[in-house]
Amino acid sequence: MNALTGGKLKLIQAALRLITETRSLTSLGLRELAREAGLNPNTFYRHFKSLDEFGLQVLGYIAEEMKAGVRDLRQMADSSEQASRDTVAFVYHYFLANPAATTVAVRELHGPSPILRRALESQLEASAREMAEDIIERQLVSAVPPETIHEISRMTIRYILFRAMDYIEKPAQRETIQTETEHFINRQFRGAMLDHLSQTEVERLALRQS
Amino acid sequence: MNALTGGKLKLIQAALRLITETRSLTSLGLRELAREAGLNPNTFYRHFKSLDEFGLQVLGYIAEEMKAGVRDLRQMADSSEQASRDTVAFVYHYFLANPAATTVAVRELHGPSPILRRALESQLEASAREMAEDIIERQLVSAVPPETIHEISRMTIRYILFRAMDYIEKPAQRETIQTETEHFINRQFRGAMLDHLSQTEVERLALRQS
DNA sequence: GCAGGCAGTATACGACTGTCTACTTCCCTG
DNA sequence: CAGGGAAGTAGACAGTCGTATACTGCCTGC
Repeated sequence: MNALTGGKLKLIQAALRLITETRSLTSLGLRELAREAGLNPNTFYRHFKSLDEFGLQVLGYIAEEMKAGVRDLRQMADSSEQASRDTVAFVYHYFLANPAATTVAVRELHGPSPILRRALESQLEASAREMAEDIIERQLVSAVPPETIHEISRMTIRYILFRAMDYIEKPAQRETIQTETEHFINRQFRGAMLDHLSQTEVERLALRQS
Repeated sequence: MNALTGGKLKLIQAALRLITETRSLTSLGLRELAREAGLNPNTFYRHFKSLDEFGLQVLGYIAEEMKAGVRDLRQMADSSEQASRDTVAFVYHYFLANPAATTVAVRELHGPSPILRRALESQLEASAREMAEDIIERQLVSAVPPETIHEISRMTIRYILFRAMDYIEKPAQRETIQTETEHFINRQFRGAMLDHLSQTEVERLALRQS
């Protein structure tokens, strides 16, 4: 069942450990990995054909981790009224608990390897789709057309991922990041509700109840 | 006046050339640079003390480039009514014309070197502040408090930068990216105009003129 | 109980890296 | 015209890298 034998897992975890500090997945060396994992350099070849394949496997590994996190998230969100606030809090908490996976994702999303970039993009795309369908299903913002919800979901996923790095590294800013993310989401959806109105009409509405 | 002597400039431009393909600034080697620049490896030491210092100088170089671009932008925007649309088009056009600088910025913003990250962050912060003050000065969205405008400006600058990579790499998606960016900006500001309203009030407003 | 495959090790090779010292070439200035 | 400093070159150093081949131990199926 568990497809990861000892050495393989050790190497992947070594990679995550190294990346958390000051490295990037693409820049890791085979020997460096083995050293960190406490293994002989050649053991690497027993499990991976090349460093590219290794990178993909690491991505797959953290994708599994993330999926587990998302499952928990959906269970929790179902029992909540103010979905955006709780969801944001939960997601950042999750990132904080998995700094290595988060760092890898952020760093390689725009990193030098096209292969990893594509893999990560489709991963994010899947998460965004899941988020959008969840919102649609639960009719959280019924006044916005489905396509727009998908669009905003994609933006939100990306936005959260970028802020996640700061969230991990700068404890003092965590509250700020959290509330700014809530603002981000709420404003996106509220703004989208007014997509069909002209600039002047929106301004008129905004001033009415100030 | 021009502080860049021949060799120094050659090395920096070599770096930009290499990065555009599949490299990252942090991962460049001294000899690799010299080879690409057609110089002896040791010439590097005549101009830079270390690779870190080199990275900072490259950042400074592209910051100069970007500042020139922003100057042009402000001149142009002053003569325009529909500011967001034209501005977005201009900015992406600019990124397209400077792919190397753009790639460096995106890649190192979350890259492995903390020094470069900090440098880039303050650079972005400055751009965001400039953008926000421009918006306030010209009273483009007078119904939103200044602090919120700054917040949205920061988000927008980051969002555009991220999308810039796709914009450069995927010509087929350029129109989509451009319109999505406009949506992003408009929704943020429109949503912010309704910050003081409750969820149900917003929904009532949204439905009125559908 | 033994054969075969799998995980891990040892050693070695060539290529590449950053850095050092010593040398040459060129331009600018007095 | 002479001299000095800056730019660039040459060669060598120790270290690291990825890779290949050959080896040892262990577990499993027959």
